[in-house]
Amino acid sequence: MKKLIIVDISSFIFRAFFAIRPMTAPNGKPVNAVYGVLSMLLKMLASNNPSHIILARDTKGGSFRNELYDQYKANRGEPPEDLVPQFALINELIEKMGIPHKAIENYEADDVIGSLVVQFKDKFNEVLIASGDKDLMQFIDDNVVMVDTMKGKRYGRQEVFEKMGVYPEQIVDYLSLLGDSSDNIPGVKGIGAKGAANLLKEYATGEELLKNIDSISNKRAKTALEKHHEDFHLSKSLVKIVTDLKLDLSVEAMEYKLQASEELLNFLDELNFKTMKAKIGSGTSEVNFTPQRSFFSYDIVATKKIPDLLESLRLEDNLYIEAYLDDDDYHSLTPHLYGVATGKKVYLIYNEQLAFKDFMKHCLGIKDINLVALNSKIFQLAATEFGLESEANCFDLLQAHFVLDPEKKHTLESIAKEFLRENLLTLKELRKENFDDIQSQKKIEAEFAKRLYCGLRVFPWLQKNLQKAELWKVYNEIDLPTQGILAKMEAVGVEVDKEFFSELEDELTKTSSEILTQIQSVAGTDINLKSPKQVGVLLFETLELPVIKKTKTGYSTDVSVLEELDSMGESEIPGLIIKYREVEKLLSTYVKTLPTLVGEDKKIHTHFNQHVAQTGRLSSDKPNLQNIPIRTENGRKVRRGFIPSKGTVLLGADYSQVELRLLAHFSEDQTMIEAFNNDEDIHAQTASEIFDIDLKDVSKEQRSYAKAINFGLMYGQSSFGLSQMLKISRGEAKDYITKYFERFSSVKSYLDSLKEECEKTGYAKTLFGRKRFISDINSTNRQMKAMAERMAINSPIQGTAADIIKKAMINLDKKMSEEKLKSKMILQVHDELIFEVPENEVDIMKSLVREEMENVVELKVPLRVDMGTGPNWFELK
DNA sequence: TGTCTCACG
DNA sequence: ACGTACGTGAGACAA
Repeated sequence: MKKLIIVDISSFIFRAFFAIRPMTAPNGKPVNAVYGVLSMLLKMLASNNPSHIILARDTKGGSFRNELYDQYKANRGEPPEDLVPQFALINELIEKMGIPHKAIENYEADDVIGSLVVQFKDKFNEVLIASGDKDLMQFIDDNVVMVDTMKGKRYGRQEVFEKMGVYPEQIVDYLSLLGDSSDNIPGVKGIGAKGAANLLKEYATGEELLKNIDSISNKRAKTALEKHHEDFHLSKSLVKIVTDLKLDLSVEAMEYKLQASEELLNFLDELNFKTMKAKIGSGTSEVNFTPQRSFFSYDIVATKKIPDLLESLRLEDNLYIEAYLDDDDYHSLTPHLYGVATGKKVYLIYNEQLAFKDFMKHCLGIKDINLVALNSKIFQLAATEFGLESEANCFDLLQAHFVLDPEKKHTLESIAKEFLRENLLTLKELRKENFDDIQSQKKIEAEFAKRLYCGLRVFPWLQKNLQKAELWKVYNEIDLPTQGILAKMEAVGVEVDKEFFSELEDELTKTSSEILTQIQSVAGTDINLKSPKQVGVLLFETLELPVIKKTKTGYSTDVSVLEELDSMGESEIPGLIIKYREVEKLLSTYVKTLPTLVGEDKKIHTHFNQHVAQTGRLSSDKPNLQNIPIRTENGRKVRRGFIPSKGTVLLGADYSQVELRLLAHFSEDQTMIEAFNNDEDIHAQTASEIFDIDLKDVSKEQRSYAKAINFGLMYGQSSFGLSQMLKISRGEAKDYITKYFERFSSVKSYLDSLKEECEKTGYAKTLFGRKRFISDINSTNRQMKAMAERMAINSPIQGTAADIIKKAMINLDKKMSEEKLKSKMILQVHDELIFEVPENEVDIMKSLVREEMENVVELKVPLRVDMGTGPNWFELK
């Protein structure tokens, strides 16, 4: 639905000036008209929701009408003194809002508006003229309406007749008879509003009226016309609006969506428009909307019509496809219902009429079409299913929306609200309905069709905004191709040894109950150790141990507390609880749960999300395979349960110290760069620097301190945090940090520059341009500000590491298919990749993986990869 | 549903 | 005076 709104900005300005009480900017300049215009524009955008907009402006020098008639608008004095300086500000505002505008020398805004309407109305479903000028009513027809935003009125043909007594096509003659005192248009003296309307009821035009002047029954009107017919002609030439101006405009040039650009927000700051800034900045300038009902049509496709539909889809430019799934698991491509939105219509298809997979196969074969989905993984999954490559261009709405601003909520509902101001039912709500009841079924169909309709319309906005924000490359070259690879990884899955897990379960269950008996024999009471509340009571009330830390709701009983209690030696219990917790965690989260997720194929298929982690990292869920235990001996055993499928081995490849290497690269710290270039132990090297000793004299403890500092500083850790971590005094911790920054001064200045950069731009940026907006960076709340600063420091590092491994995955995937290898990438855990490799491909894969991972980007330090192969995830050597 | 705890990088 | 290290997902409890 294309909707153009043409704004008579001059009338906005004057009305705003008189309607808004005087107000001044911090520099003392009057700004009430600026405020009023902004508020009127926002309200207008909100209540009319146009897809296109253009402001028509007057030019300075007056128009050709002044030459026709020297009295034209002569009664208009100079604009008020307080308004004059605001014109320039309003122009600036319009520029910063990025609203297209047009003025043409020697013509008035009305002529520009008339030309716009006449020349463009066929290209839009609806054209709105935002003005209070009666003259412009002449253009109203079925698709053109006039809106008076101030009064909240809409004028169509009928409303014009009700107000003026004539229809739009007679407005020119009507005004020419009547005159207009505000523009100093004479009209025919002696004829008033009623008279003019009555005359035009009998005679269609003024000319006809004059031709038949003798037969006019009304005596007064007759004499008036005889006497002043010259004035009628003059008036008509003044009232008549020019419609054939050369506008030099395209439909695209008038496309518009309000953006909270930095420029705009800064400008609003200068004017001290705080609430306006907040509204625009938070994207809630739409809160006052009365949502517009939008109309579209949808068909539930009959089986016999399917071949025709498939054929017709070939002619489309863009298709939005969505499957109506019972849950969010897109792995199965067999929904009960699915649909496709085209530029003209939405089609709903039941799977029994045409299998979704086959539908997808057809669509993937269309050349040069844009296939849009919420989650583009469905395209890759279908392509893999049929062993083909997509001929179409795929687009991922959710991922695009994520790249634009990771912090937002990424659902079709929120995107439709943001860009179209459409309110969609959430899928969760919709799923409460079922197909058994005809009423409910109709509701599902209607609502689902609306989703599809929104999905398609939102696509060009996302595409355009990615380009505008210079995020297209990140989206198109990193995240979109990664989606395809993740789909494949998820589909392949990872094989699980159920028997192993069942044995491990027995072993751990035994251990757990032993510990439980032990604790109960000491504690003497029946207690649920899984309840932090009960554990708290036991430790701090029954046993009267000292309270170390508190939580919002009571005593803290986390490991650090238990360890401290344990080291005091007062009681066995804290140590036993630590052990019990560890075993129970392993049992409940991994050992008992994972086997239940294994399917017929003996495999687990996780979901890798790219639109969750704010830094651009992947996340994994249902189940999470990125947090399989490794740090403790017992926990690590879980990894034995992950095995390669028959005839293959597992290959693991992990980046060594990527984040620290990135810190060295970004900060250009010579000491660090050298250490990495010489392949030295970076933590030992750091220790030798801060403790001022020879590298060979660094003790184990000193190295671990240095390691903690290295990591902590990438997160912006304080001396307090470090002291907690290392169980040393705050003073000591502070000394270490001071010493560190003395020795690595460029790291200090780099970290400071990250904060400054973020304060200026409002976002943190990775090496490849991925942005993370951090709104609290300029917060006056110290806590929030501190938190924001830590994000500003960490995000570029963590985010760049995430970009790097994604790029490596893309390059590797390409190489692997070029070389026609049977090996498969199956897991990614932030800095490591796991593959399933046939025995005979181990050597080639090892060299290929190293090559692609280490050379994915050239930094000031080398990237290093450690690799190992083995019969399960535990033993990768 | 929110809170606590803990698994991973 | 206040809180104190970034980024995740999941299970269990308690209300």
